[in-house]
Amino acid sequence: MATTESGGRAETGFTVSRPARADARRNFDALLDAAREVFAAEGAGASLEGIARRAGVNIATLYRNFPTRQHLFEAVYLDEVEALARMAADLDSLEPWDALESWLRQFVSYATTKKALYDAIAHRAEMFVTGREMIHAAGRPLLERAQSAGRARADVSFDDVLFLVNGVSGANFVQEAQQDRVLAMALDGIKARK
Amino acid sequence: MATTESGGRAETGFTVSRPARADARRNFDALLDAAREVFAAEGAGASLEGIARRAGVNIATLYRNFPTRQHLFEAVYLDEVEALARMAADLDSLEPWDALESWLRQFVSYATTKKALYDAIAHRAEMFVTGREMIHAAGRPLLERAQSAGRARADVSFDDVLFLVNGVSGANFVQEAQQDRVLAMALDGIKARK
DNA sequence: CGAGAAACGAAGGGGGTCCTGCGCTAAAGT
DNA sequence: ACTTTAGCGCAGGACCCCCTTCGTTTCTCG
Repeated sequence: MATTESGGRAETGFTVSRPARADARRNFDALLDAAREVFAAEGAGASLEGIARRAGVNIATLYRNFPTRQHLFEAVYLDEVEALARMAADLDSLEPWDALESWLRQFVSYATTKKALYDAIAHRAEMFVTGREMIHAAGRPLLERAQSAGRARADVSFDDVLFLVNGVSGANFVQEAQQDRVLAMALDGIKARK
Repeated sequence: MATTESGGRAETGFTVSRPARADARRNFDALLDAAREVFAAEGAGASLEGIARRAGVNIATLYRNFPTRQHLFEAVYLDEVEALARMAADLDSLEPWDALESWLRQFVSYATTKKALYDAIAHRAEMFVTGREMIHAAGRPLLERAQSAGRARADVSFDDVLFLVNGVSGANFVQEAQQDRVLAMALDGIKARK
């Protein structure tokens, strides 16, 4: 239940550090878990009071740990974004297009379960600068490699691709199959035409 | 200022009819105009009180004319959707793919200035059943024609295409040029591969 | 085990939204 | 011109949210 108890979370200079006292640490983790769920369901604008309630903690405790909505948001999503970034590294062995495609697929499957991630990208939230940079750092090389190999169209930027693929995550599909079909179209649009 | 004074609005059996008394009619139109602007800017969840304020009318008057948010929403967007539907008819003369493409382009340019339209489609709002049907009735034939001509890929439904293209409208692009590039990718994804 | 400090929750101020009841105003119709 | 009545705004109840203050609880460490 508690967030994969890592010794301490990444140093971004922004994220708050995990508190030392036992009760405080318990609440901190409960808040992080609750926030993850609520942000995922309702998007980046979700009610902080709702998050505190779900964590079984007073709103004041939330504010004590995360002075602003941004702090909480980044604390929650940095893990996910890091995972996305790390994954990009494991893709070097694949053929250029396959690497790009599979990373983008992962990206969508992340973003659809996490409406907040979609929001952050779609609305260019400043709250998300750190995460945005990490995603760029991870994904752009993949696109550029595919472009150099002539597999991805050369006239688009990584941002363009990200927007297109992120758009696919915005709708709430009824069947999984539909999302696959739509994503397939998007990917075809990114591919270089023969 | 008043909404293109049509004799009476379309009969959907849902939209409220324009009131008979002069003052009432004035307020009705002001509300519709305000709603159009506010929905466009803030999306389908915009504050009704804000709309009433902008119309220079009391919130009670809004409720008197439009008992629910849905009533107001449909009253506002039916016109737009009708325009989109009408346009599809004028496209018969074009080559199958060109007809589809230009309709989809129009669709995007509508949806981007009207966040509420995007919302309605992305979230499958039940509030939007009528409009949704009209859009389908207008656009599906265009897709099917392009598919029959072998110009659009055959393995997708109209819904799929709509979601993909609508996704492009979701992000708020900083430059117009970027939106063009992203839309171009989406359209390429819809085209049949040679 | 017993301070002292750290963290907690209750509560409340300020603001916003949705929606309704009610007495008054001003348009319609004779 | 005068009555009728449709339509109006005011004001307020019932929520919900953001954020802060403050007295109390509970952990930690000597």
